[in-house]
Amino acid sequence: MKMSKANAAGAGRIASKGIRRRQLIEATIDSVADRSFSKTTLATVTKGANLSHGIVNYHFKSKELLFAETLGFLANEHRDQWQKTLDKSGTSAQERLLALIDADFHPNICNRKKIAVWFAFYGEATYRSAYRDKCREIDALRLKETEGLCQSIKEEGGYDQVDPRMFAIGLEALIDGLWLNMLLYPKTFSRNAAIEACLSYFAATFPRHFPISTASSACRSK
Amino acid sequence: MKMSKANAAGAGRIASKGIRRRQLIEATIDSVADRSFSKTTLATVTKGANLSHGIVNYHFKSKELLFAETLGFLANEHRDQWQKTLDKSGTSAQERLLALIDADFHPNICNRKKIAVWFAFYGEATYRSAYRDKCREIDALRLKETEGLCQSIKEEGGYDQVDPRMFAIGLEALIDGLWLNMLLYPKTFSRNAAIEACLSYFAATFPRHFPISTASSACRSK
Amino acid sequence: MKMSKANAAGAGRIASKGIRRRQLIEATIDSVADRSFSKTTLATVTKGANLSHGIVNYHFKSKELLFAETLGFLANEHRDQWQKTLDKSGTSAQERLLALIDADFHPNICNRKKIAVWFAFYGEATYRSAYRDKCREIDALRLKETEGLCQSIKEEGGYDQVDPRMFAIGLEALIDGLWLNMLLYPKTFSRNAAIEACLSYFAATFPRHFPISTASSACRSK
Amino acid sequence: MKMSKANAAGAGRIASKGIRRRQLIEATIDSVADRSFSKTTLATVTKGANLSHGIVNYHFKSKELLFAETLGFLANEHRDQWQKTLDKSGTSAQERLLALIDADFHPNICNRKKIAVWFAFYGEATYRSAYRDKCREIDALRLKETEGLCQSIKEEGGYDQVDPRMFAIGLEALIDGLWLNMLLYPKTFSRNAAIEACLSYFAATFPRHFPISTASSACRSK
DNA sequence: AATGAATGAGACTTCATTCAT
DNA sequence: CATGAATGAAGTCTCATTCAT
Repeated sequence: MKMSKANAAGAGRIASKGIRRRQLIEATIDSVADRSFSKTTLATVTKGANLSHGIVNYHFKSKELLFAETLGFLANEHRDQWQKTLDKSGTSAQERLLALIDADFHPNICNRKKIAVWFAFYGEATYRSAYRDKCREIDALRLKETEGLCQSIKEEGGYDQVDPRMFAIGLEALIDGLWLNMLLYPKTFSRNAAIEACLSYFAATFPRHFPISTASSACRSK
Repeated sequence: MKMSKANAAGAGRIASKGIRRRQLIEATIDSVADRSFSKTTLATVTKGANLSHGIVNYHFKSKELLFAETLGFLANEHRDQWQKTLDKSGTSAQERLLALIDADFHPNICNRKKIAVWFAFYGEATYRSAYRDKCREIDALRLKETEGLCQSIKEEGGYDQVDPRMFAIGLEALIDGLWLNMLLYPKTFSRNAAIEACLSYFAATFPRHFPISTASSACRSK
Repeated sequence: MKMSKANAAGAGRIASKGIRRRQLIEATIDSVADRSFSKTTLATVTKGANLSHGIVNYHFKSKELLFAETLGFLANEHRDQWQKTLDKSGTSAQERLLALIDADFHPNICNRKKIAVWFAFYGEATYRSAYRDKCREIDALRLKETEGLCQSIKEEGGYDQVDPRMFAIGLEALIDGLWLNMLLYPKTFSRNAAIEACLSYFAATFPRHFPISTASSACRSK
Repeated sequence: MKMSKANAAGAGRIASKGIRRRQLIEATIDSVADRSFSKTTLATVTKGANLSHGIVNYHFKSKELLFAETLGFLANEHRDQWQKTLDKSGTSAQERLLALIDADFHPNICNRKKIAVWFAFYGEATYRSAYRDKCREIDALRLKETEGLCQSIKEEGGYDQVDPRMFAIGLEALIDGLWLNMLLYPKTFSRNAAIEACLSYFAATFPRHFPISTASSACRSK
C-alpha cells in the first residue's frame, strides 16, 4: 500500500480542511522567512508542507489569498498574545504596561521567522492594504489601551507634562523600530536589548514608577 | 524627423552612462513605490523611464544589480542628508540633535515613495544582507553621534540616570518605527506627528533642555 | 468538448513521463535535422511535438539536458543496432564484419535526419565532450571487436602484412567519413555507394575473403 | 618616390578594409573553435579582435555573411594548400598521392582550431549548403585528381581489381573520418596516427607501391 | 480530498543590428 | 572609418493555475 506523503507530518492523506489550511499557512511562514516574499512560490510552500503542487489552489483560491490568510493568522496570533497576557497580568497600570511589552517580545511572537514575515508583508503595498483592513482596529485598540495606562500613571504620579497619546504613539513606534533592528542586525541586537530600550523609555517618562535599577528584571519572557 | 523615446524624459537619445543609470535607478524607485518589489519588473522600470527593454542589462548587469545600486543610492542619499544637515547646524548638542531629526524627516528623504522602497528592501532577505554591507558602518556612526550628543546634554544638565547608549538606540528605533507608521497609515500619520513624537521623547528624557512648549516649532522642515 | 493538443499526436493529454520524454527527444531530433542546432529552440521542439511551451523544462530540467539526453538516445540506439545485428549474424569473421557495416548503414540509423543530428552534436564542443563521456567506451568496444575480426581473418588467410588495429581505425574513420559525404552530398551520395566503399576497403585488405564480384550483394539492408 | 594622394588614400582604404576583414575572419575562427558555433556572437568575435561592437555590420553586411566568408576563407586556404603541395611535388603518381595526404594533414590546415570550425560548419544546414556552393567543384576536382593517380598506379602495377573511383571516394571519406577522430579524441588520436591510417590504406590497395616498412617516413609534415 | 502532468502568460536576459557622434 | 549607446525581437525558464485521474 502506498503511503501518503503527508503521513510523515502527522496528518493523514485525507485531513480536515482546517488542518491542511493551517499546515499550508505555516509552510508559507517558513518559506517567506527563509526565502523572502518574492522567492516564495507555491512550490516552495507545498514542498515545505510535504504536499502536492495543486493543493494550494484547492484549499485557498489563489496564492494571493493564501498570503492574505497568512497575514490574518499572524495578526490574530499577535492580538491573542497581548490580550491574554493582559488578562493574566496584575491590575496596576505599571504591571499592565510591562505585560504589553512582555507580549510583544515574547518568543512565540517575536522571533526571527515571524519578524521576517511581518516585514515581508510591510514591504508589499498589496499586503499593507490588507494589513490596514485587518489591523486598523486592533492597532487603535492597543493604542487606546496604552494611552489609558499612561493616563493612569500620569495622574497617579503627577507627571503633568506627559502627553498620554504621544507616549502611546511613541511606544508603539519604538517597538516596531526595535523589531526592525532585530531583523536587520540579528547578531548584535537581542530581544533583551529591545526590552531594555522600552524600559528605558518608561523610566525616562515615569522616573518614579520605573526606576532604572528594576528595569531589566521586570519582564518575564526573555 | 523621428523623435527618440528618451527625448521626452529630457535626456537625448544617447546619454552618458551616468545619466542613464540615474534615470533607471529613479524609475526603479518609482516602480517599487507604486507596485511593490515583487511586482516591479524590468518592463515596469524601463517603461517608466521611457526607455527600451534591453537597456537595464546594458547599463547594469542584471535586475539584481539594479536593485542593489538602487539601495546604495538611497543609503548614500540618506547619509548625505543628515551629514550635511549636521554640518550646517549650530554647535550645541540640542541643536545638533534636532538637526538629526530634521534630516530624517526631511521631505527629500522621508516621503511615501522613498519609505515604501526602504521597507521593500527590508522585506527581502537578499537586500537586508546588502543593507548590512552598505549601512552597518553608517548606522554605527549615527548611533555614536547620537550617543555623544546625549552624553553632552547629560553632563550639561545633570541627567544622571540617562544611559546615552540606550537613549541613542531608542531614538533610532523610534524613528524607524515612525517611518513604518507613516507607511502603514499615510492618511492619519503625518511627518509632523512623527517629529512631535521624537520631540516628546527628547522632552521626557531631558525635560529642562527640550521643554514641551517649544517642541513643535523647533524643526525646520515640516 | 475541448480537444487537447496532445491527442492529435496520439498520446493522451496526460501521458507517462517516459512517453513525453521520448516524444520530446524525437521532436528535438526532427527540429535539429530540419533547422540545425543553433536554430532549434524550445519553441520549435514543442511545436513539433504539439505540446506546450513549458513542458520541456518540466520533463527535462533545461534545454541543455534535453540535448544531452537526445545525444544519449542516439548513442544507445546506435549501439543497440550493431550489437543486435552482431548477435543475429553468423559466426564467421567475414559475416560479422559485414554485419557491422550492415548495422552502420541501416536505414534506422543511417538516414538524413539522424546523420544531421550526429554532425550537429559533433559541431558543438559542449556535446563533443558529452559524446566522449557517453561513447568513449562504446567506441573502444567496437574498435576492439573490429580489430579481433580482422585478426581472425588475417590468421585464416595469411594476410601477414595487415595491421589489425590500423585496419579497425581505418574502417571506423571510413564509415564516419562516408556518413559525412552522405550529409554533404545527399543527392549524389547514397547509402549503397557508402556500403560499396566499405566493401572495396575490405576487398583491398583481404582480397581472397572479400572478392570484388560478391561485394555489392553481401549487405542485407540497402 | 612620393605616392599620389589618391593612390595612397585609395590603397590605404582598400588595404585597411582588407586587413579588418581578415582580422574579423580570424577572430571568428578563434571564437567558433573556442566556443562552438551557437555560442559565438558578434561580441565574442569583436572582443577577440579587439575591435568595437558595430564593426562587423560595417565590414560585412551581417553575421551570416561573416560566417559565409569565413567558410570561404577556409575552403580557399585548403584548396591552395593541396594545390601548391601538388605543384611542388614530384611527378610520379605515388609522390603525388603522398603529397595530397601531406597537404590534408599539414599543421596549417589540420589543427584543432580549424577542424573544430569545419565541423561547426558541417553541423549547420545553412552552411552545408554554402559549403556545397563553394566546394562542390573543388571536391570534384580533387576526386578526379585522386582517381587519376590511382588509375596510373593501377596500370603501372597491374592492380586489376582496383576500382579507381571507389578508391578515391574511400580515400576522401577516410581523411574526413580521421579528421573527425582527431576532433573527438584529440588526446589519443594524433596527426601521425591519421597519416599512418592513410598509408595503411595505400599499402592495402597497392602493396607493391606502398610497402608497409616505408610508410611511416614517407610524409614530410608530421 | 489529493495528485501531478500540462498549460501558457510573462519574467529575465541575450544579442544582431542600427545610428548619432 | 570607427565607436558604442540604444533598440527590440526572440530565446530560455519560472510558476500560478487548471484538470484528468
